[in-house]
Amino acid sequence: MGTLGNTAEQDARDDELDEEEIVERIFEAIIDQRLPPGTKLSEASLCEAFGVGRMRIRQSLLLLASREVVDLQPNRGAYVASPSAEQAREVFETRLMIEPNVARLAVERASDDDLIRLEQHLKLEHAAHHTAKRRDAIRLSGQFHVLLAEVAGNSVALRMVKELVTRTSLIIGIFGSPGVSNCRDEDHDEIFNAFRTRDTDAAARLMSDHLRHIQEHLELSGPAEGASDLVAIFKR
Amino acid sequence: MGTLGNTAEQDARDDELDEEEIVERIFEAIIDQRLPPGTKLSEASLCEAFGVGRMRIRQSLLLLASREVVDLQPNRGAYVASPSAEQAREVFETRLMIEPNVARLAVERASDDDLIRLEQHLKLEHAAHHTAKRRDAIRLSGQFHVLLAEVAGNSVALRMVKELVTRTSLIIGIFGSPGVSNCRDEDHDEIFNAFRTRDTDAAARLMSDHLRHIQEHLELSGPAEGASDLVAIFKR
DNA sequence: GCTGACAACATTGTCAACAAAAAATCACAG
DNA sequence: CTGTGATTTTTTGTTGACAATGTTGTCAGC
Repeated sequence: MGTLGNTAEQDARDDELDEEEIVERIFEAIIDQRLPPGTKLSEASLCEAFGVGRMRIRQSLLLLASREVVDLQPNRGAYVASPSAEQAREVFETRLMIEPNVARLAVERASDDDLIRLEQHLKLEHAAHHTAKRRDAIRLSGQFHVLLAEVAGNSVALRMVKELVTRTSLIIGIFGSPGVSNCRDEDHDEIFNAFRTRDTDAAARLMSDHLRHIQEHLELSGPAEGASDLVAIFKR
Repeated sequence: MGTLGNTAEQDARDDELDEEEIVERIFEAIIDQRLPPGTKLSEASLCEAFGVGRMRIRQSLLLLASREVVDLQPNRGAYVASPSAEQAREVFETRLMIEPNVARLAVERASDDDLIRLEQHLKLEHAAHHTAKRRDAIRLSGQFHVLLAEVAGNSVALRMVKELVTRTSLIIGIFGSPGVSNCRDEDHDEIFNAFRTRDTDAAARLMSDHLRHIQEHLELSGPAEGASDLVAIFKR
C-alpha cells in the first residue's frame, strides 16, 4: 500500500479516537451549550458523528453518565442531563468547597509561565466578550476555572473541577437568564490581580464571591428541553 | 481463584446485579484491603466471581478506572491502582479541601436521627477497634467519612468523598506503617462532639487536623512499592 | 550455558448478528 | 376527528465468535 493518497473515506485521517477523547468532545460541546440539556444522544448518531463503532460510544456514554453529565435511561437511551434545582444547589455548594481552595493553591504555586498563560487567557475572554461571541465567551469563561485547577497542580481536584464546570454549563442553560453572561470577566480579572500580588486569601475570597455571583443570577424555576442535530454540531 | 473466590456463590443465584453494584462491591473490597494495590483483575476471574457476562465486567472496570481506583492498561488488563506518593499528596490535598466543609455542613444540617446514626456508628467503630477486627475497623473508619457526607446532604460531594476514601485505603495499603490503625477513632469522637455542641468551626478544624494526622502517619518519602514498578525498584 | 528468535498459549479488544424493549405508525371503531 | 389497540419500525442490550496483542515456553545457534 505504501504512501497511499488516502483514498479511504470522507475522513481524510484515520482518527482512532478513544473514549476519553469522545468524552472530552462531548464535555466541550456541553460547555459551549451546543448540546442543551435534554438532547437525545442516540448511539447511531454519535457513531456517525465521531466515526467510531458502537462499543466506543457506549463506553463513552457510560463514562459521561458516571459523571452525571448524561442521563442514561435503561432501554430508552442517553440524554444530556437536566439538573434539578436541588442538584444545581449541590453543584454550587461543592464548587464553593473546592474552588476557593484551588484558587489559593494556584496563587501559591503559579510560575511566571502560568501567570502569562492566565493573562493570555483573560485577553481571549475579553475579546470573545467584546465581539459578542457568546459561545466562545462561555467556553473560555468555564476554561478559566479549569485553568486555575491546572495551575494549582492537583490532578484530582482538576478532574472534579472539570466535571463541576461542565455541569454548571448545563445548570446555566436551564436556570440562567437568557442573554446574560454567566461569568463576568471582571470577576476573573480581580482574581488574576490576586495572582499578581500573591494574595492567597484574596484569591480564595474572590473566588467564593464569584461563584456566589453566578449562583445568584440563576432563576430556580422551570426546566427547559432542547434538541439538535448531532452530526452538524460535531462537524467542524 | 484467590481473593475474589468467596463471593461467587453468594451472587450465583442473584444474577441480576448491574455495573454500579459491581463497582460498589469492588470499592468495598478495596477499602477492606482484601484487594491490595497491584492485584490483577482479569476479566475472566471477575466474570466467575460475580456470575455476570464479560460486558458487565468490562464496563465496571471502565468505571473504576475513571475513578482512578483501577489502572486499565491497554491490551494488558486491569490492576488495582497503586497510587504514587504524588497522587497520595493530591488525594489528601483534595480531601482537605472538601471534607472540612462537608463536616461543617453536616453539623449544620444534622437531624436528631442523624446524631443517633453517627453515635451508633462510633460504637461499632470502637467495638471493632477493641476486638482487633482490623478489617472491620478499617472499613468503618472510612465509612465514617462517607456518613458525614451523607448527613451533609450533598450527593455531589458524597460521591467525591467516596472516591477519595477508597483511594485513601489504597494509599494506606502502600504507604501506611503495617499494624498501625490509620484513623484514630478518638479523632472521630472529637468530631462527633462538635455535632453535640453544634460547633461548625470546630468540626471543620477537627476534620482538618484529623486528615493531617492520617497523612503524617504515612511514609510518603519512602519506597514506592506495589506490584507495578519493578524497573524503578531494581534500578541499579 | 546463554541469547535471541519463534511458536504456543492466554488475555484483551472489536465486531456483527441477534434478542428485547420502546417508540412510531397505522387501522379502525366510536 | 379522536382515542385506542395492534403492528411495524427503530433503538438499545447482550451474546458469541473472531482478531489483535501480550505473555510464556521452547529450542536452535553461538
